Amino acid sequence: MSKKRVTAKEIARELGISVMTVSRALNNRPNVDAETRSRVQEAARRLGYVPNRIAKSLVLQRTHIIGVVVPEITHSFFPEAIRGIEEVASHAGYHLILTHSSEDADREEEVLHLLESQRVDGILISKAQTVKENRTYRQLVERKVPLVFFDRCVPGIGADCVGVDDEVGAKRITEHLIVVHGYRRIAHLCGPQHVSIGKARLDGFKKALQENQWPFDEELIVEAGFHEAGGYRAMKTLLQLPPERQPRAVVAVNDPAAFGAMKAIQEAQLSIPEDIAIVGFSDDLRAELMRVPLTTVRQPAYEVGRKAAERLIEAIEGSSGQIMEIVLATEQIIRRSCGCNP
Amino acid sequence: MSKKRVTAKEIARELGISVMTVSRALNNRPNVDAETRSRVQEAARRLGYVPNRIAKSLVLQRTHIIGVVVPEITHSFFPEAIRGIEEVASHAGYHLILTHSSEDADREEEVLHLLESQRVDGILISKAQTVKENRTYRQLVERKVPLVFFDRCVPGIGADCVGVDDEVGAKRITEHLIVVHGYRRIAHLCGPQHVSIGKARLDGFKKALQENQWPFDEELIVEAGFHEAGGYRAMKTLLQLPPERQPRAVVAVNDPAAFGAMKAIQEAQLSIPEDIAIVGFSDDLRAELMRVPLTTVRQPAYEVGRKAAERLIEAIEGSSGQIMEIVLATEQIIRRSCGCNP
DNA sequence: TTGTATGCGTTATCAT
DNA sequence: ATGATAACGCATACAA
Repeated sequence: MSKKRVTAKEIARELGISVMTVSRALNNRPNVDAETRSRVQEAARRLGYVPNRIAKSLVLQRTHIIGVVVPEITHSFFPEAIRGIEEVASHAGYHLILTHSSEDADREEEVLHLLESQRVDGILISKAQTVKENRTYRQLVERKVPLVFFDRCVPGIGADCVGVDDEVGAKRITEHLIVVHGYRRIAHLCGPQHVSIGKARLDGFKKALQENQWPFDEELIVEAGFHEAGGYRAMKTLLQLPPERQPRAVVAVNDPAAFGAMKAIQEAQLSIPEDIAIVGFSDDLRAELMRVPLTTVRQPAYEVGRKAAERLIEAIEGSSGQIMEIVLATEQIIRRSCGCNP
Repeated sequence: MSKKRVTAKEIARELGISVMTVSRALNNRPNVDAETRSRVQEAARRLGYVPNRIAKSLVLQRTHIIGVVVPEITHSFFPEAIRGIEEVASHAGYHLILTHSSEDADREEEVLHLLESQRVDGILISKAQTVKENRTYRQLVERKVPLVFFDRCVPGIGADCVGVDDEVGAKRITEHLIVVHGYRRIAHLCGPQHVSIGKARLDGFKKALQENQWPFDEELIVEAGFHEAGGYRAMKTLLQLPPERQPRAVVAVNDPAAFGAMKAIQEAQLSIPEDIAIVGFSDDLRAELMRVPLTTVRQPAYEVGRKAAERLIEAIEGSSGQIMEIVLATEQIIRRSCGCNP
């Protein structure tokens, strides 16, 4: 039925030569007669030959493919990071298999298995939210699959990691609320504590309070997850506190959570920043477009992608050696939601 | 150095049986002794066996992988569409290799070759903006690579296509400006005319004017491309016309172009919609957050992805037959930039 | 139920 | 410069 794909063997038969000569000619290897080479190339074009990378990978034990696992494609941070990854990868002759876990642990395990069985040369991963244990990552490391985490890291299992300085970023933005504005009761809508960035941002938040001898109140820490809906719910919870215990300012774990919280605040007929100030983290596309533009912390997503890919390729090509954790600096984007620029 | 990966052969040796029995046991084939099977499975787990899909694909001539080519990951339409694709694909037992062309013809050709040489079972593609000729697509079709276009289609080359009804969508939104608001001079910031959606939307725009016997003026059609910068430039051009020839309303080819145009309008100290009304196309995340919320046309991105994937899988699995073009309906999202909801 | 031979498409190796 | 053979890891077809 569907005519079979043309292989090197066909070309060889057509030209009355051996497959090896065809292979050599097509891969620009030395020791091929110039004329033979051009006859082979002509025939390959004429017959519509497309080399079979599968067979090639099988014998060479290399695919030149990097597997990438992201938890969410719609998350604005990730498309940026992916561009950085791709830039570096394609420059070094690698291609990408992009997969996503939808923030789901089972799905993540599934795609990791796929990538491993597909024999990708290495894996770049940003951990899904619901992953509670590191068995799968450990197995990969044991089997010597080059593995680099980015953004959401997993320390202590022998894999490299490239992230941003979440703790410092969270600490500084909190200090902005303390030092510049002097808000006393500050709440934190935090992320899941088993995800590195969730924990780091909470830590930064706490440190800011401590170092400034600022009042700390456990009831002002509410888990919100990374999405808008969670931020909305968490803020609602805070707004149910008696008036004198409500927060004067809020540090959200990321921008989507902040958006949800802003909605809750506005629904309560309160105004931002007069009644409650709020800051986010990540500088989402929408942050500056909000009715009250959101003060936030910008992460160098593109750079994170680049660095992670560079690290992975070093690991793949053997020039790595030392396990390392790379931390990139963040930048404060001051807008109006914190009380500045009235 | 790095211990070699464990293969079926190792398991066979370990257990003193043949590779075939191992293969059968692991793939849940019949004709394997229950006890043998469990011994094999235990050994596989113990040794950390991960089947080599590369070898498998080589012999089965099937990869169960679908290649996807998008022009832009950051384009909000595409992440949505990709989710639809993935949903259907993973449900049918396929995985995705995601690639992107960055709207560049050369890069697109490169990734198509990669996907073909990787022997993906089929390809889903949304054409890059700069592609001027269809040779590569034609070759794929000739070589019987199952191919389905989505969103940006290429008709007449024997490939399926799933898109939205761009022409009708553009016509209706233009008619909204004509019939509801009665704006006389209406401009169109158009897309590249060699890209299906660029042409279709311009056609819809023209039809709306024609059928309503509305004045048509060639100088009010300006090419803007699909990005914000192009929309900004195109609008600047229009604003340099003498006042009496300037447009009263603008139909932008998509939302990013509309955002750019809005910026140009506001920089000219004009107000939206009082001086110039504007509408977009795609319902970008940011559309409703703009200072003046943007009236636009929503495309069912998720559904487009789903349908395209369904079509492709039918083609791969042979139940296809007829080439077809599937067109999904759009929905008008009326906000304030057109002059409604004051 | 289990094993053997063979082939998928390519490249490395050793010959010629 | 070119060719023959084996190998990569697995599955199909057939034999035992």
